[in-house]
Amino acid sequence: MYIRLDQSSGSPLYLQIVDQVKTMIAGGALRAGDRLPTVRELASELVVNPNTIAHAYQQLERERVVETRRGLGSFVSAAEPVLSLSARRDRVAALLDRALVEAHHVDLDADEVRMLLEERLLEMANAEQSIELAPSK
Amino acid sequence: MYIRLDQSSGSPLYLQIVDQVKTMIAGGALRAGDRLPTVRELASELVVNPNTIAHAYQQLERERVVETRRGLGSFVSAAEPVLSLSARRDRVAALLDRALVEAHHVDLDADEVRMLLEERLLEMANAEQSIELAPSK
Amino acid sequence: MYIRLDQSSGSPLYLQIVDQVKTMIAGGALRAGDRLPTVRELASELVVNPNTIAHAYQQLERERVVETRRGLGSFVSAAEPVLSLSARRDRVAALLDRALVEAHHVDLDADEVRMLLEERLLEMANAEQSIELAPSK
Amino acid sequence: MYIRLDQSSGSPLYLQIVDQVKTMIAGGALRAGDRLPTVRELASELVVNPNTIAHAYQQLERERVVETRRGLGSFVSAAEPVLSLSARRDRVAALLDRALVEAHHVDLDADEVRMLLEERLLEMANAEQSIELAPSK
DNA sequence: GTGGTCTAGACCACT
DNA sequence: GTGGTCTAGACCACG
Repeated sequence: MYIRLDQSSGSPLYLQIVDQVKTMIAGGALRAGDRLPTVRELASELVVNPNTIAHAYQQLERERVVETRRGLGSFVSAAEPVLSLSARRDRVAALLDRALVEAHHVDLDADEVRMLLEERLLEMANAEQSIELAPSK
Repeated sequence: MYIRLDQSSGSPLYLQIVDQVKTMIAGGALRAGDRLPTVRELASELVVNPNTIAHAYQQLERERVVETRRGLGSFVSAAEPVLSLSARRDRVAALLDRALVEAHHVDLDADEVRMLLEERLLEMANAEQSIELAPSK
Repeated sequence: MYIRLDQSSGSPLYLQIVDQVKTMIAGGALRAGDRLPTVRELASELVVNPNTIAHAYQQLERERVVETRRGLGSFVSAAEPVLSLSARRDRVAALLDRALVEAHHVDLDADEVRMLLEERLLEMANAEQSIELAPSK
Repeated sequence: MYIRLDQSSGSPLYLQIVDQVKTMIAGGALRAGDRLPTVRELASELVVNPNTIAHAYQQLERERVVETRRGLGSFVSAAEPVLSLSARRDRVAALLDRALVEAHHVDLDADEVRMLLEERLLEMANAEQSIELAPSK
């Protein structure tokens, strides 16, 4: 599970988690029956208080997105149909737009944004690899 | 000014306002020198407390996006950015990261993100231009 | 923390707090990583509304002078400045101008101001050093 | 009269004027019987609403620092004894300290502050000259 | 009438 | 218990 939290975004951490889990399900990265990390695992991975993770999981359960089975963990419920390609593109485009608005305000031009994108793609590829190489729990 | 607040989104109201004003400026809907609605006007329009609007405007002022003149109101600023280049890059990179995490979650690869970026860059350039060409009222 | 407010000075209370915290840091009385008093503590100590303290702390946070960690408190930051060199010079130049206007008003010439500057530079360097040499408690 | 206003200092404009007039009297730049500029003159010189100047003059009159004679203008009352040299130095030193605190926070070293001081001294000397060369009213 | 500051007090997110 | 957000409403500085 690649969840990334932005501590300075102003939006609540637990909602960032809820949204990203939902997105992974909608995008097909998580499927019905898949097990989520335990509260403690995710808390130590994200360097966040376990209560915050628990809060997020409770919210997901309340919305019937996941089911918690005592002693076993939390599992993705029967999932909605995966989003269409254009719907998935729209979600990414909306976030790109926010980055472009900010770029406009800090006076970075298109080329600089392209360079930043390549830089971040590289960085994320590396991060992903190091996670995959780490012992899976 | 068409600002829409989502009272149930969890994201602070004042930040929603800040983001939407920035978006309108980046898209050309607001231009340097334009006057924003008064705090009290916008507060009654959006049905929120005037302090909430004031908070948003002060945030915009601190980011040099608007300038407020006491007794006159708030105006879109023409000032160049005061942040260092690296700080400006960091802000945009953080938002690109959010988009990339979303792309990963909905299973879009690097090339698809690059194409989306080009598409959004074009769209934004067009939006700005079409407003510039429109008859000013 | 010894902060003194002048309720009748006309200068906003929250700015008086901001200035005094900055002075304590520049003088070495507060060091990177030190925790500031909690909002509620300082509010009751200074007999002002907690919102006023919160406003001051948020201002300090925006200037990267302190970092606040939710649920933990506010800490003196070790971050380097994010403003561009020219913006940083402008801030200091504006304050030097105020000193020079004052010097003009009380009929001190350029050489006397230069001498005073050297004196204050020495004083500040000593203040910082003597605290560093003092036994930490 | 060299009065300088800082629009972004947070402290009220009318108080900045009051303080600077008082300082000029304490420093000997203004003497008992000297006439102050008219409200309109000063307002246009400082690019400020005349009400603001009037407010400042009323405050000075309330404190018996100046006397207004109908149709003639405002005049400095019998002045207090001029400040001692050390008292005048202290006032300038206090303002230099504020500049040095800010310099510390934006990471400018002593040499950079010295250079800025020379730059501002030059600038002010030029400004002064151009005022003297302008037709006195 | 414009925005800014301050108080008072509620509720929320996080540790 | 920590800080953050929001409401409500008073008073001030400025044009």
